[in-house]
Formats: sequence, structure tokens, C-alpha cells
Amino acid sequence: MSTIKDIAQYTGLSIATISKYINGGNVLERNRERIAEAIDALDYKVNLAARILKTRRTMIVGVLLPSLTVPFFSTICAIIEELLKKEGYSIILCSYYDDREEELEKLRFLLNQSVDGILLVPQYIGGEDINAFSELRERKTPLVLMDRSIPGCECDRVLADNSNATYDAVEQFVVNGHKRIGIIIGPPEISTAYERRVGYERVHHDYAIPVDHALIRVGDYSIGSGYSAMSDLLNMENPPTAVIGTNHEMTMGAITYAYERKMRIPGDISFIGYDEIQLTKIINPPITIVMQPIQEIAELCARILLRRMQGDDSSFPLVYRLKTNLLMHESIKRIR
Amino acid sequence: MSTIKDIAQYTGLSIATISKYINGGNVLERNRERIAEAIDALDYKVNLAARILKTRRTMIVGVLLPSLTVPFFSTICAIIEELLKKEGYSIILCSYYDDREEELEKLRFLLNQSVDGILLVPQYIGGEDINAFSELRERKTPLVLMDRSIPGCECDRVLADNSNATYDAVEQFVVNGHKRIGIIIGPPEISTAYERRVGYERVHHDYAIPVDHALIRVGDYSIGSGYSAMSDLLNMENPPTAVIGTNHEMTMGAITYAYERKMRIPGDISFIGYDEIQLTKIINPPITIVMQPIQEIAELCARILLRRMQGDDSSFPLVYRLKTNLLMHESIKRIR
DNA sequence: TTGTATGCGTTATCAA
DNA sequence: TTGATAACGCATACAA
Repeated sequence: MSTIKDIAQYTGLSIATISKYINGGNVLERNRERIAEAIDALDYKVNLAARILKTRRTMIVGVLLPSLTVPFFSTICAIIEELLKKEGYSIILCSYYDDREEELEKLRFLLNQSVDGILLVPQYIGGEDINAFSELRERKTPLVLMDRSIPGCECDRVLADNSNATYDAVEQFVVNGHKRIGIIIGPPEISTAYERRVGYERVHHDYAIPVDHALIRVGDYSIGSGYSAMSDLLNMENPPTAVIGTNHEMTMGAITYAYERKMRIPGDISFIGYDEIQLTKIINPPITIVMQPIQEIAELCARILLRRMQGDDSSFPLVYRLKTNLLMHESIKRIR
Repeated sequence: MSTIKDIAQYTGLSIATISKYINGGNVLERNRERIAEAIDALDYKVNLAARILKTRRTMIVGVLLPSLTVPFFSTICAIIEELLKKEGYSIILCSYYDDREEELEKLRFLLNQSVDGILLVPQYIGGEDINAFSELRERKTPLVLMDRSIPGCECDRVLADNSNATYDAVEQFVVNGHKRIGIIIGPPEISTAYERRVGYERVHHDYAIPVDHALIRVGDYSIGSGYSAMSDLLNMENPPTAVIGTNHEMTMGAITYAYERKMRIPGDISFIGYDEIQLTKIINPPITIVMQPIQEIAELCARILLRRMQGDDSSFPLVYRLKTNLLMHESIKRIR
């Protein structure tokens, strides 16, 4: 690899001038040409390690996700990468495979790689881990939480209005006469799952319908868990007349089970799903879907992080609650 | 952040000794203790930029994939990350969103970041792009192709035996009496798609069954394209009695369409799918699946790359063709 | 506008 | 075993 020094020798200019050229300083036009030619001829590439060592900025943003295989997250990731690239940042992507130790370890790793900022979808951090996390935060690398929050932790964060999302959805079941409404919910330690459950219970309270805890099935946001939760629900002695799946994966698992049982939606069971991406897009007849503002979540996170990385610490912590939308389709039967 | 210099001052030793300690050299036990204590007290972390600048090794492997949302690739990625981490390497993950320009650009980016090695699942490279690619290869950063090859390019590569995979699968249809067999295939410029098609046609040749090109539907390896391809096939005047989907996504799309049409497998249509991951795992009754050796592909790629990064250039280029397995289930009807 | 000189934090050589 | 010192390639303050 050639260096600035080589370019300097080739052109007869000094390394300072070459550096200035590279970083957009003032250089005489005829020198610009000579430098450009030299760079081309010698196939010069900036040595990033040296630049980083000098500037203290890596121009890299770390993105840490629970899993790579979840389309909701990979979609977010794609949007972020696109946007940050325009600002000159690269992405280093990590996932912790839904493992709590891995989550902290990867966070340490990213901090250690000296990324300029971090975008995190947290999973298990909280409780005992909160101290370790706070310690990591002390390095003052800007960090924005995406989609999920960490209880008891002050961070910029962009969240969906999960509680009202399930409220509005479950309410549709209620106004259509349903009283036994099943919900397939995520692990309680994940904030979105907790909040979605709250919305579900709030509807019951507001409409004076008793909550039957047997109708609340806890999955782990995976396809398989949605499948078995649906199986559990439909095989109850007194099964629900309506079910809501609270993420894309569990929605798919639940529908797969219903189809296998040759049950029609909404003929045999009313259903509302989550996240209009991938498979939920092509299901036909279409089902009612809670649509999260993925694009907005991703963009906002990226913009907040950019702002923090530029040293703007105002209004910390920023908290956004983005509204969801209920995409209505004929998947809810009117009963009674 | 504290530096080696700080540790040196804290302990009264020289920076050379501290460096030796960090890199596992010989240091007196009582000094080791003092250094360890200092590192802990000052929360010292190695500055990677400085280390990289000095050692010329980043200990980072670039992984470049067509897409993040394809479970086949993200599964591979997970295995690789796991394995390489044990050897001290980190992963920087990139995807090019099925875009040919993005593919080359991201490749340049990775090379520029001076990763120590690259694992690439290529898509559109080849044809006109082959020159640009060859140029990039000249930097001599080790690179291993995963799952797909690039025509006319000498690279280490690990591939599945795609041709025999579809041959064996389609042959099952044939020996069960099927003569009109539909195939949902990927884009012809992707090597796996091309090879899978060859296997399909070879069965027809070997059993003297004429190939009806209307039964060969080209998708783009996406769920939606599998869905519409299946729709096209089943709505033909003279539809196939059996269909094979040649990746996980198109398999899911095809089955979704069949379910919607209330068609039973194998009652109304015989079917073979691809890749036993995610949804194909929970489909019930289970369908016959072409299982690719994902674990082996990923491991082998990682090991070859490790070997190349250690400077072992023997037997270049290494080419592996891994056998697939046909996981038989009752999704093929015996006719006539 | 251009050049000189310094330092970023680490590793590695060579003497002590 | 330890220490002094010279790179690594770049950016930048300051002088010219």
C-alpha cells in the first residue's frame, strides 16, 4: 500500500499539502491535478487506522440487535445504514442471539472498537445487569435505544406506543362482540411485551371484561412459540373467539397453526397480527395488522444519534413514542 | 481513556514492559500483579487503532451478504461469527440489498477498512463486473466465496451440490409417476439458481420426459416471487402435478398460495421445499425438504479463510461441493 | 498556498 | 527481565 509520503515524493509536494488535498483544504489547481494523478497512479488509499488514531473518530456506528434473522430489526438496520452512509458513517453490525451475556459482551466490544455511536435494541439488560450497563455508558459514547427501553436507565430512546397499539387492536375485537380474546405475548422482561400486555389488560378493564389469564400466552417472539401458543389457545376447553399475535414471528406461527387446523380467518377464529412485512404482506385474504412505524423509528434513531455524535447534548434524554396504525381487513368476525 | 503510558507511570515500569505484559511476554510475577492492578484501577483498554497501525492486522473479517433478512444467510453468519470469535476475530457485517453496484461498493469498503479477510456471498458480480472484481482481488486480501460462485473467477469457494440436489428431489417426483413438474427457480445470473435448473433438466433428460418451459418459473428468491410463481403454475391450463421451490423464501411463498387456494399437500399438489429453517420447520404435515449443509458450509468457509489469513496459500483455489440431503416426508403423491 | 515538525498509542528491536 | 527508542501513517499548529 502506498502512503501520503509516497504521493508527496511522486508529486514533489509535502505530505501536509497532500493531507490538505485529501481533507478538502485549499490547494492550487495545478497541484490538485498532480496529486489526483499520483493518487490514481499509486492507487493510494487512506490508512484508516492512522487517521482514527489521529482524529479520535472512527466514523463507525455500532448497531447491536437481538437477532439478525428478525425482519423487523433487519429492516430497521437497512434504513439506518442507508441514512448514515449519506453522512459518511459506516455500520458495524452485531447481534447477541437473544443472549443476555452476549448482549453486554457485544456492547463492550463495540465500545472497545471505539465506535462513534451505538444504536441498541436491548433485550435482557436491566435488573442485575443494569449496573454493568451503566458502567459502560460512562464512557460517554452516544447511545440510542431502539424500539425497546431499559427500565431505570436514562437513555435517548425511540419507541412505539405499544400499549395503545394493542389497546386499539383488542378494542376492535371487543366492539365486535368478542369477550374471550387470546393474546400471544412476548417475554415480560422485554419492554415492548410488557407494554403490549398492559394495553390488552386496559381494554378489559375499560370495558369491564374480566381478564382470563389462561388466555394470555407467553411466547419468546419466535415463530415456533407463536405456533405452540396458538395451539394451546385453540385446544383450550373454552377457547378464545379472537386472538392477537404481538409480533411478526408469532403472528406467522399462529396463522400457520390455524391453517393447519383448517380453521378459517375470520370464519372460525378472529385474528389480528403485527408488522406488515414479509409474510404478513402476502397472506390472503389479508388480516388486520398492527403496523409499527418502522421507517420513522429507524430514521429518528439515526438522526438523534447523529446529533449526539456532533456533540449536541441538549434535552437529554430524548424520548419518542411513535404512534402505530391499525391496518383493517376482514379478519374480525362480528359475533352475537 | 488511559494509555500504556499511564500504566507505566502508575506502576513505575516502562511502557515496553506493559506492552509485553499485554501481549503475553515474560514479566516477573510481582510486576504482573502491579500491572494488572493498574489496568484495573485506570480502566485501561487497548487502543485498537494504534495497534492496527502498528501490526497491520485488524483481526476483523468482513462478511458481505446479499441481504440480512434471508435466514439462510443470517444462519451462516451466526455460525461464522461464533467460530471466528474463538480465534480472536471480529465480524463486520455488510449487505448489499441485492444491488449489483452496492455489492462492489461494499466490497471496496471492506477492503478499504483493511479487514484481514472477506467472506462473500456474491450475487451479480460477473459479466461486465468481473474486471472490477478482479482488480479488487489484487489487493490480496484473502477472500472466500460462500454458497455461490462467480463464473470465470478463481476463488476459494464452498458450494452446495445444487445440481444433484434438485436432481434427487425432482427424481422423487418422477419415480412417483409425475410428468408435469413445476419448478420455481431463482435468477439465472445466480450460480445456485443456474445449477438447480440444470439438475431439474437433467432428470427430464435421463427419464426421457420433455421439458415444458412453461413449467419453469423464474422468481427472485423472495417470498413474494414464490407466491406469484406458484399462482402462475397452478392457474395454468395444464398445471403441474408437482412443484419444487428452490429456496426457503420461495418455498414459503408457494405454500402460502397453495394454502390460500385450500389445496392440500400432497392431496391436490405434490411439493418439495428447500432449507429446513424457520417456517419450513413448523409446517405440518411436514413437507419433503432439500436440506443444505448450512453448518458445514459456514464452518468450512471460516476455516479456509483462517488458513489463508495465516498465510497458507496452498492448493489455491480450494473448491468444495457439499452434498445436500433430501428430508423425506409425505408431500409427494404417487400417481397412476 | 505550502512546508516543517510534532504527536496520536502501540509494537518491536536492541541494549542493558 | 526490563527499558529506551524508533517506527506505523496521518492530521494539524504554526511558520514561511
